[in-house]
Amino acid sequence: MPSRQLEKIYEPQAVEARWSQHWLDQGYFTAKSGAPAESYTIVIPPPNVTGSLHIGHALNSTLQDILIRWRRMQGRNALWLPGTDHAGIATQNVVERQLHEEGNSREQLGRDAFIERVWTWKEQSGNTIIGQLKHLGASCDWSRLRFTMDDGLSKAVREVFVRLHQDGLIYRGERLINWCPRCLTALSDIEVEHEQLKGKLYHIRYPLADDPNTFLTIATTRPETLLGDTAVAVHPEDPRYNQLIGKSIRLPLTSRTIPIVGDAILVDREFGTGAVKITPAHDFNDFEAGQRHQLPHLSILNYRAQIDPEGLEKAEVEPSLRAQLVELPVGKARTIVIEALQAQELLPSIDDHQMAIGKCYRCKTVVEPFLSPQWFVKIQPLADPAIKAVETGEIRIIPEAWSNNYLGWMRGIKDWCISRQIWWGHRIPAWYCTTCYPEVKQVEQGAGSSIIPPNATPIVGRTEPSTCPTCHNAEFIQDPDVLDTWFSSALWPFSTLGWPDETPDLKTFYPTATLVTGLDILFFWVARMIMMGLKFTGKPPFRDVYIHALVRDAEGQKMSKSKGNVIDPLTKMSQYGTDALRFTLTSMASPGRDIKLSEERIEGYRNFTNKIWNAARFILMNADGKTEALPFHDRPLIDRWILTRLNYVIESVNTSLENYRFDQAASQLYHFIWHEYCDWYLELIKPALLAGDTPEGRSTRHTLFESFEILQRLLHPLMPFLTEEIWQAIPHEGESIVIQAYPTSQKDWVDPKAEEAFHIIEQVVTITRTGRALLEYGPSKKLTLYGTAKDPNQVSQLHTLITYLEQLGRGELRVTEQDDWPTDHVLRLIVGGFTIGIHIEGEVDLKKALDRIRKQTQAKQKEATRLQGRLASVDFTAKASPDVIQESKERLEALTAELSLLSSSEQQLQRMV
RNA sequence: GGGCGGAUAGCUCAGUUGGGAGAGCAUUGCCCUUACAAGGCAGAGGUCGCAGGUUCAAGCCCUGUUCCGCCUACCA
Repeated sequence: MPSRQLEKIYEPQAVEARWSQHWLDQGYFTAKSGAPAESYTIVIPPPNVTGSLHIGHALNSTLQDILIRWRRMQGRNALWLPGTDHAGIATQNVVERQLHEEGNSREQLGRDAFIERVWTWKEQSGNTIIGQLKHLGASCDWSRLRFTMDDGLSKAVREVFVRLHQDGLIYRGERLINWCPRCLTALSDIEVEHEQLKGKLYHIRYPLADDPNTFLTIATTRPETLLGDTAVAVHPEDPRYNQLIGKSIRLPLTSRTIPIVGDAILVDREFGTGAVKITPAHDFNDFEAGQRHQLPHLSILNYRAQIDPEGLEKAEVEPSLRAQLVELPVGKARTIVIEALQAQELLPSIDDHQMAIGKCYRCKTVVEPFLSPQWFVKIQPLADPAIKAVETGEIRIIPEAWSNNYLGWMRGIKDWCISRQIWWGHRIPAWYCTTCYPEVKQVEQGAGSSIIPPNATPIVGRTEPSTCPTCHNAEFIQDPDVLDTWFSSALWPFSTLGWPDETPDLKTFYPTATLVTGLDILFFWVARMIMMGLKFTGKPPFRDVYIHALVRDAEGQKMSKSKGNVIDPLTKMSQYGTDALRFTLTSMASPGRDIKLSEERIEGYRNFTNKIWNAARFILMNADGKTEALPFHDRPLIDRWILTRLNYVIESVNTSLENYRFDQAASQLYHFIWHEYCDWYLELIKPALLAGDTPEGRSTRHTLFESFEILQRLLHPLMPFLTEEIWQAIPHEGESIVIQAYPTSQKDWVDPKAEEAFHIIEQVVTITRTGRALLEYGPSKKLTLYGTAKDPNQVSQLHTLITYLEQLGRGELRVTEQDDWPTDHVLRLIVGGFTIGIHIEGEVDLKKALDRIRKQTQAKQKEATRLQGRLASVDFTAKASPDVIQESKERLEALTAELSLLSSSEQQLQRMV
């Protein structure tokens, strides 16, 4: 057994680098396809290739790593599959920004060169985050690293698209969609972030066509879209207006006349004036109303959200106004329109109004409803089974409260717009015949998808078609759009394992066990994985979805670069050690609550790592002594006690992890290691260790090594580096802690009597120390102590525990049958039926001691009074359970005894003062 | 507008079938006791947001209410 000297303070840096590399070299994280053990799979939420590790990743990855390391140690065939996401819009924006800085643009480069540029950049810096995950200790199977745009995954994407199209679940059509005028692409509904802000509600007078001196006043938040109005609506049952239905309005600022229609869905009689303009091309509600009344669409904005000259013409806007408006951004156009209306006295009032506007989730630009041809997934048939899977509990969402969120969204789900007018991503596998649709040739000049007629028939397939089924031509142009990034992410749990091929990996590791993610991508990602997984594999992609908290800064603000409140996990890792950061995040991962991360907390757990480190040093100091493994029941009292406690912690940590209560597991380990193992056990065994080669010493030494080794294994998933370093230094069997068995509780390691005995030690030692503190006797001052109890059994217990009590009480203990100790010069204290006396010697500030005793007396008196009141209550004695009554009685009895002794101590001190 | 969560010690948070209010950090006093001063020991500190209700008993259950946060939504 080698004795090894450890440094006085734990220095994580070198340790982490060494083990990190070693684990990879040994291939401990590589899962084996077809291995006999039951598999346990987690697929990583693939971080963006553009990204670097932020604190949210650190939390997310730490929790996954804990689960994976724990299951691996339990003997499961554990696979944690890593990878990255191409993150269409986000990545394209990053590279475009680079180009911009070089005075270049993607349009100048052209599509192919631009995509090549993105790939180059991806190869160069795309794996930054992978390296950072390794630093964190993430035990991913790096040999299976995937990327959403690698060949295998791209094949899966095409396969899914083609099959959905065959099933009639993908269609192309012209719809009003959310459009980002900066990214120049369509967005899905959930890619729009809504923001509350103070806006204005404009009241505008529309003259009736047959009576220009009579006006119908409407209310709107977007006066500039008036130019695109194609009707005005009132409520059909509104007596103020319903006689106007069927008549016409002269649309201000234009030479057009538009109808007045009745619409009970669109119009809320209580709101505004009860009359509303209908602009089908610029508002989702109006679009639907337009369909109900067969109104034309009149788009007055171009794809950059500027006033479109062609639109102005079609809208028959007054020529003088046209010149002012052409190509103006929508905001400025509003000002002009308002001025024009005011000039004609058509704008009687402007009210303040709370409203929500939508912003692009990638670039925060205000999105516009925009009419354009797009690809959609018909979602209802996919959503129904996905709803059922969660309702039946086939998929569990943890914490369960989020299930309602999921179900609510799924039940109201709308078709998913999956086409994006960007270049970086999976190109839509649809082609158009250049003979049938000659205009599509312009696509190659970069004109984009708007060139393709909305009702053109695409040929969808896994590869480019050879001949057109209509005209037998063989020349095609592929649809220029790419798929929403989340389309490929939705396939992640099975595409990464080889689907659509029936690979051994797919058979071994699918369905996966647990998905660990944040709430922010429940709809973007989780819901869609469930739908796609059920549709294409017939199985739910995972059993459990664990949703963890969002990490905020110490003030509770969302961390963001612009706010400058980002806590960089890598900095903290090098400052305090990776294990300290991991443990901090783990301990704060309580369900349903955001994490406000503070530096002090990390520092506190850094101290914890050091505490464990020093316990290891202490243990290694004793590594040369002889050991003897005795059967549990023959071991010394304290050994039996600590093993009983250890057994309990093993059980509770396992249970906590089963229930995804990472916070509980962390606090159970923290409390046990620090406050039971170090504070009491290591202190209590010192006499036995120092006594040299005695039977007790040999057994204790054995228990010490054994329990500490188990503790390292128990802690390993939470603190992988520290535990490996210590485990390698202490007596152990095996080559690495990573692949050792996770501790399980043992039936025979339970001794309630040892726990009782320890409880006596704890009580007596604590009261002795309290006495010392009262008298201000420092721990190094040896004292004469007395001990007795009313019950003779308790007295004999004191006798058996005398060595422990002397060790921690730091004095010579005289146990007597009764309190026949000197009346003066002994301070008497009572606890749990025991009376403890401390001999008063030397100069002591008795007044101070007296004050503090009085304070204690007061507190106890208060409690006693309350208990007396309760026991005197007739209702209580009649209705409370016998156990509760008994407990109260015992507690009061003990309090009374303590109080009487305290008062005699008080009198005694009074005499001495 | 709807839904959800939170409000407990100076700060950050636990508190799982309703019965003596807890932890970490910070703080006070004593102590470098031979693993650890990034430590040890002993303390101080709370009308559990507010108001009602159920109960012998409420941080916990019910009703209402205030403030904060999140999700969601087509009041133009």
